[in-house]
Amino acid sequence: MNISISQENYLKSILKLEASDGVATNQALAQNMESTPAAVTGMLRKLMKEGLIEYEAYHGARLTESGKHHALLTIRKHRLWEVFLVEKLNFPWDSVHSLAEELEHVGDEAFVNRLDEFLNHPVFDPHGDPIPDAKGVMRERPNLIPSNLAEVGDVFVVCGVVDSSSEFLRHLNQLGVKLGKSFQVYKRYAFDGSSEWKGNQGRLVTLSSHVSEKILIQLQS
Amino acid sequence: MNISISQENYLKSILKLEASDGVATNQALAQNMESTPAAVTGMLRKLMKEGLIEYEAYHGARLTESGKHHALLTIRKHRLWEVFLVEKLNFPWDSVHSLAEELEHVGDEAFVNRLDEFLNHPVFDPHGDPIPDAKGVMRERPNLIPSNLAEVGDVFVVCGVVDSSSEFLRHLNQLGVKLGKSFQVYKRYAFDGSSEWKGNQGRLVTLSSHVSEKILIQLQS
DNA sequence: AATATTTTTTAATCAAGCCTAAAAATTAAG
DNA sequence: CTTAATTTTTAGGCTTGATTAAAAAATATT
Repeated sequence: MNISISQENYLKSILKLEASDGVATNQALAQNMESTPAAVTGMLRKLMKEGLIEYEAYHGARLTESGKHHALLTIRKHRLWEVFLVEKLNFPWDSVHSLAEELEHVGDEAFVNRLDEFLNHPVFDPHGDPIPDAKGVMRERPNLIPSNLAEVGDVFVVCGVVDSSSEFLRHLNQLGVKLGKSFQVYKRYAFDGSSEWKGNQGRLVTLSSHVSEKILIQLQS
Repeated sequence: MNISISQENYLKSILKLEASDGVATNQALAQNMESTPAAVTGMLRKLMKEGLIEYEAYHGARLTESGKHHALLTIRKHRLWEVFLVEKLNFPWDSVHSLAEELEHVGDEAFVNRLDEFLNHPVFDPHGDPIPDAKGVMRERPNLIPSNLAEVGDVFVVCGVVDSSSEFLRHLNQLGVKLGKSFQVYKRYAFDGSSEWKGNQGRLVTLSSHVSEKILIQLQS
């Protein structure tokens, strides 16, 4: 039962949509895969025949245990490669996604586990997303909230992002916002929801609400 | 001008055949690619149209400068990945070829150059084969000879192999023969060409002529 | 319940790469 | 120079994954 690259990408997309919209329509999936509904139909049939999804027309697709396992292992590979690219090859965090997208389809489990060991079993990828363990179990990230929910005076650590697109990450680079850095909310402007943060050196950072909504933080006690 | 995985593999095969048989027939190429002459015809046309080879029926194919460059960069990737797999992920040298074969088709030049830097610009891969530099220039290996040409009493260092198949390498593992290790020729049996080597700790190793022919060595003055 | 809207499927095509088997072309040998 | 052997090409198909456009089915709305 060999899974093709295309099939792996479908499984990943289905997993993603299951997490957000509950159940996906073929159209939503087509959009996510940058493909067409007609193409999706054929692929879903194939995935069903291989026991990777359950599928009923007009009622969306759900991953089976096996399908979920494969999807999570693919995500594991992806995120481990991102760690490798950023930590070992010194790529900036905004430029590793597409490379990891290629690398995630290479090699078998033994290989990935050696990579994991080489990287010292990292738990989060460079965007703060949790890395599933060797058995394909997604680690839970503890109580992160979008930064726009923090109130004036709150101190917090940046732990993740909701949007991992290069554009967004590059914007954060410019602001000097990165994972692990801590800030205090300094001001909030009611009229547009934008906020100002004070960094460690007292430097002020201004963020629009669109940006702060996509930054995940952990409040300090 | 994007080159597909299949095309890259054809270029590699053509380069290899150019080095040995001079000019390759489609049939030789088909054999090398584990494919058929009919499949080769179509691909050679495509490669010619893209300026990667010169090709005339019944007279074989030659790489153009561009084609040679691409082939050498693919080999560079392959060998760098082999170094990574052996040195960083601790894979045995007899098991990295097929994985590297997959990895060699991933990523762009910037990526490979970062990998090269991370590995400290290695010059030889785990089988002793030279790694082309960033410009696609193959480094020359100095005066290596097959070990069966060494005479009784000669001291030498193992520097490479002609056959990188898992079976052969595993055989060398069993004999305790690896790159960098030095031996002295202890005996040679004229009737079948087999030889005995004495290792550093005085241990004796017996090699058939078929094996010693495939081991490349450098004589110690 | 009937109609309108959305969603999915079918049908016909395309493209890359590969296959087999038969035909054509070229080279080599007598 | 004619035949034999080799090599290459053509022809017809297969597979995977995609496409568009039209038809069919299900859901929603009135």
